Amino acid sequence: MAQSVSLKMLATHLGLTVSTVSRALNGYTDISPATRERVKRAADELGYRANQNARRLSIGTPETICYLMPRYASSGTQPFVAQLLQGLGEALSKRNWDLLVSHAGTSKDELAQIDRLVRSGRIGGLVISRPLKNDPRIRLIQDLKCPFVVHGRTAACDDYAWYDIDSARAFVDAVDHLVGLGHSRIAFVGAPLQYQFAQDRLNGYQTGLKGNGLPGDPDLVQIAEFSDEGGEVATNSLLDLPEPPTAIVCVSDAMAFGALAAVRARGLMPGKEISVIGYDGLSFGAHANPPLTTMAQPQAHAGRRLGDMLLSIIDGEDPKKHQELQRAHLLRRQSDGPLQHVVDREKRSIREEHQ
Amino acid sequence: MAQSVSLKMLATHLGLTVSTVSRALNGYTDISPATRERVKRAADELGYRANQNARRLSIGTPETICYLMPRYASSGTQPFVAQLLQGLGEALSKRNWDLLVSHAGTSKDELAQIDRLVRSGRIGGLVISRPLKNDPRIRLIQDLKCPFVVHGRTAACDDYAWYDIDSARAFVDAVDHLVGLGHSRIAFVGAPLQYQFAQDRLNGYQTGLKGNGLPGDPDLVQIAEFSDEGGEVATNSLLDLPEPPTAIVCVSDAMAFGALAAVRARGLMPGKEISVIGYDGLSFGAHANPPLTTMAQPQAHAGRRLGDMLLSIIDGEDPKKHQELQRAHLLRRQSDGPLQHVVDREKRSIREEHQ
DNA sequence: AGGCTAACCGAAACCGGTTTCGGAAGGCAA
DNA sequence: TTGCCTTCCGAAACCGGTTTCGGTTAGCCT
Repeated sequence: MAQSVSLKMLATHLGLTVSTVSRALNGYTDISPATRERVKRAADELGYRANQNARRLSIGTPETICYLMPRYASSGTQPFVAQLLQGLGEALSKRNWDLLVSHAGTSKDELAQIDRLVRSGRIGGLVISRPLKNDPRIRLIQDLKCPFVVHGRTAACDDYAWYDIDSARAFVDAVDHLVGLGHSRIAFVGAPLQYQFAQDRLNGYQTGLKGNGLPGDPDLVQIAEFSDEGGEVATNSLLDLPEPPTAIVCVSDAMAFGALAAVRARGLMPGKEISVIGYDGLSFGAHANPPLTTMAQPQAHAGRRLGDMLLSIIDGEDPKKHQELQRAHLLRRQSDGPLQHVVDREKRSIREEHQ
Repeated sequence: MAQSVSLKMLATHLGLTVSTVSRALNGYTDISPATRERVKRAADELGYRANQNARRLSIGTPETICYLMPRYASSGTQPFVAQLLQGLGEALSKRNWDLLVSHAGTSKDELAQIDRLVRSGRIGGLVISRPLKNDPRIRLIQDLKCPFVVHGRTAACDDYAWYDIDSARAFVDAVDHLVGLGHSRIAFVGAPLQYQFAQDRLNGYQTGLKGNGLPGDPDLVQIAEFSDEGGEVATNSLLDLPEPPTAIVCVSDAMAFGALAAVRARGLMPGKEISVIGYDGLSFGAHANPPLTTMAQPQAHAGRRLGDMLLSIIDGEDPKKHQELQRAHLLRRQSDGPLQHVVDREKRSIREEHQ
């Protein structure tokens, strides 16, 4: 790789010293306008670009932030990552900062990796996604005094910056919506509660029930692996109940897809006999069977905001001032519908018997 | 952010000079084993990590590669990105290299950005995805003499390294499969041919036809925007034909989802009246209506291989030696099926009339 | 004892920028 | 002409590492 032209080469080419050229390019006022112009033109012509390693070493900031890729047992795609990175990149590019991504194998690895990452001076800030309830990474990063923002929240989230969707409220809304459709036996398909988002959404489900004067039946909340398969097994447990639910809210779209499959496998039609609502708003849900009703949210916006927040904090602002709660909105497709009354059900079984 | 302990601090702490400490940590042989141990232990205790900006400036390599995020008109999610990044990260972490991601707005921006990126010495290599037929980025990167690998290929791909799926062959396989099911009127739903992958797949479709002695009807290839909506409009054009196809191969899973929707909208059942085959192998396709038959491929493997290849090239190996063609395999779900003969079709319309 | 070698470590240059400090040149007033 | 103040630029320190080179000490041989 041909080493590009250095400051020294540019200086000798111009018959000036490096210090003069450097100041000319960086807009110092003690350089005559004539010289400044001459230097800038020469830099353009020779295609000079300051070596960033040298520059950053000198100015003392890495001008780089790092996104820690989430890792799950199920290696399923994380559809939101690409959009989040896109948004982060947009925010950073305004100031010419770089975006590093890092992923780790085990949880222990991850802590060691974070330690190495910030101690080695490579990065000026971190963003992490989907924290656990009591995420050891956050303590570590705080101890390291490295600026960071969290995409999501932990149980105790008072003393750091975060951007989150109010998923508790979203699940209240989802339950309200279903109650409005006449449902009263509403189930919850969830992910392991070590993830704070899983706990939040369960809480929302429960307060939604309470708000509508509905009893909380423990049989109606099923926790399973965070994947479409998990959604399927959880839903099967629900359908095996003596008195199965008439509506199901799922902690994610992926799990909802599994729920749809389980419902269909019993010869029932989601949106008719049973309502299913997801959470994420994946565009792909429009192609599910039937198209999935879901609580949607803007992922690219999340990336941009997280980037802006992190830069502000690095500039010295108080992290506590940067805590943003966004709302999800109901994206109604076809997997939800009014409660079928018992008469309807009986009609259906009679019809089926006659076939 | 508390500046971590520097080499100098470590040295004074030990009563040695920085050069000694540095060599002790880097495994030079002219340091006594006793000193080496003493230094390493102190480094551990104090949590010393070499400043990477300084280190890389000194050793002259950025130890970082960059992935250029693909951008499309349709801002639809790129489900493969997360997995690809995962694989790239795995390959790089073996040597403690960093992974930068960069995205650009317009095409012109992207060229300028690449130029800045490599000239500024931030990166030691590049990987780009889904090149155009005649991709200006490749010429630029070659001119800059920056090591790179391409995920995909251009029209002329002899003189650089790439990793690609043999999508031409995959489409031959898909056509063969459909012919084996009795189909002869097979259509192609494609993306704009400026993308080389779109051209490759069209070629594969056509040679597949030829190999089975089938005529190539220009009406049966429909090019549309690279998205699910595009797939829908293309398929609608096909179904409006006086003699519509009985099978459709699609350039991507996303477009195939649109095709499924268009077919269902006419009251036809994909997999029965019309076969639809996608390309990508998205895990999500299992939840489409009906589950999408597709040509699948391993994305995480692609990332690992691309990373390994790039590192080899940076080490000085000949890029031409690193050209890898992988095969896709048919992942059969339920959107394909045997040709329904005319009698069947007539039966169906008679049945419909009687309802 | 003198000399030679090997083992071990310190001094200093270097990577390529940024930034402080001071000095030379020129303009103006006294 | 001297003195002072700007204006403009060069010299050099510095960021935090790596690496070359050379020097000191100890050990061994003759």
